[in-house]
Amino acid sequence: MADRTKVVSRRMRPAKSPLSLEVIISTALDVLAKDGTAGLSLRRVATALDTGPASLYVYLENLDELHALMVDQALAAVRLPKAGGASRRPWSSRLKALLRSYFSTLCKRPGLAELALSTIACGPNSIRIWERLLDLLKEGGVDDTRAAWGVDLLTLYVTAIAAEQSHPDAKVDGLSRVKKALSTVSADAFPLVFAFREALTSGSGEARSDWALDVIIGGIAAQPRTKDDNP
Amino acid sequence: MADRTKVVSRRMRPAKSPLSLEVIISTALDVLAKDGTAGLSLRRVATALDTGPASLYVYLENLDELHALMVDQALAAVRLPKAGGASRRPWSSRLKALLRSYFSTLCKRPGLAELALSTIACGPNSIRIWERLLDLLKEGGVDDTRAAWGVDLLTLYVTAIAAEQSHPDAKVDGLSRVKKALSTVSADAFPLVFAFREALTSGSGEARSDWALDVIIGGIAAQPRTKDDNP
DNA sequence: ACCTGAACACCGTTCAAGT
DNA sequence: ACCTGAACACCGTTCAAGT
Repeated sequence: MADRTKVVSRRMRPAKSPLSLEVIISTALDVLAKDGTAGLSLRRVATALDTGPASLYVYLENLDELHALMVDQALAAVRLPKAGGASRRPWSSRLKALLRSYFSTLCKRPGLAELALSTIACGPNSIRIWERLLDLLKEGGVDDTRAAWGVDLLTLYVTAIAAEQSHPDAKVDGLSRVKKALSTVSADAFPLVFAFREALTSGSGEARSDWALDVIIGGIAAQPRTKDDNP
Repeated sequence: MADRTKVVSRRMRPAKSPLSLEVIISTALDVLAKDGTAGLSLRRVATALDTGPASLYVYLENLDELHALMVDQALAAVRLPKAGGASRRPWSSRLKALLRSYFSTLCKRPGLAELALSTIACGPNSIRIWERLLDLLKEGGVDDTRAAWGVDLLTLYVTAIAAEQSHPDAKVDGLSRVKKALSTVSADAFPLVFAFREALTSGSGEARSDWALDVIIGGIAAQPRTKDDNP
């Protein structure tokens, strides 16, 4: 018979790391990677940490805060291009490179983009990215208000398209709901949608996102200057 | 004493309307209006209809489908401008008018924009809107692939900004989380974010959305034609 | 201070049974 | 065919109690 008086608490065992905000966040990201958005819950994270759900409330206010922290943690992987005039590449191509990295970071972990869309990320990593975006837009001669709004427009759009891309979308019979709906459109009622039914769902996320970035960046750059024109 | 043998089932009472997809959707929209996104659940909708949650599954596959139906129902209110060359207004201003109506429709009911962002709306009302958007973009000389992608870009962006605008955002002490985060940014570490901290959250949703539509529409229109250039 | 079990007030969905 | 109560397997959050 095993000596049951010698059994020690699981908490004491060497492999058991102590709780901290860091391990909670990285465990949550693991849970997200394994179980997807639908499977991500405080209780699952707690279970993965071998504790009860109440323990996490020492470190977190609520689930929303965990979501925001997860997104910010993930955004640490976004690569920032050289700032200032140090580079020979034009500002717009460095801007695109940054946003492409932003996009692929959100796409790397399934469910992350959805998360980013539902919370407002404003942690240190977000702010680091905003700083560089402002820098690049200013280098492009964009005036202050437009630059600020441009940061919002660009990050919002990249996040939204990443989320759309990685959406589970309740695949029915292997077809997405959109394709299903498009396949039943009548040519009489909606001739253009019918004619464009292929184009509406064509193209990879990357190609579409790249095109959209060109559109938005081009559009921002073409905006008339409000202040610093000739007097 | 009341004669309890005379009591009839509640179902029999005249005021009780029979279940149908229509009443379920409109009741769900009522629940959304009253209780917000967080309070919207199948069970609440069922309770509002004076029935059990299981009853709804006769009409719905799942909650996601209800969300999609709610969004499509709400999009019926989007006003479409005149098609073709019938109008004297330029195509871009009619396009903007449509998207402004789209934006304000999503903003009218709190929580609706959030819903629209989390489901892929592709019901009859969405398709009706796509048709007109394609029409307007073609009138603007936008080539086919760009027009199709443009529909996606424009609707996605309008939805995203409406959702951002109407986000509850866990107001802390009356300040939004973003403003809170911005107020603690150090001028040394992030000089531009610090300098732009007002501009980053300034402007009404309408003003920002209007500007963004100008940027996007201008950007799409400025795109080089791929096919119908000189040979 | 940190951690926890148990409880509270909810969820979406299924299923067997009723009409 | 339409509707339902009850159950199943979950949720986020709180709280009193432990260390």
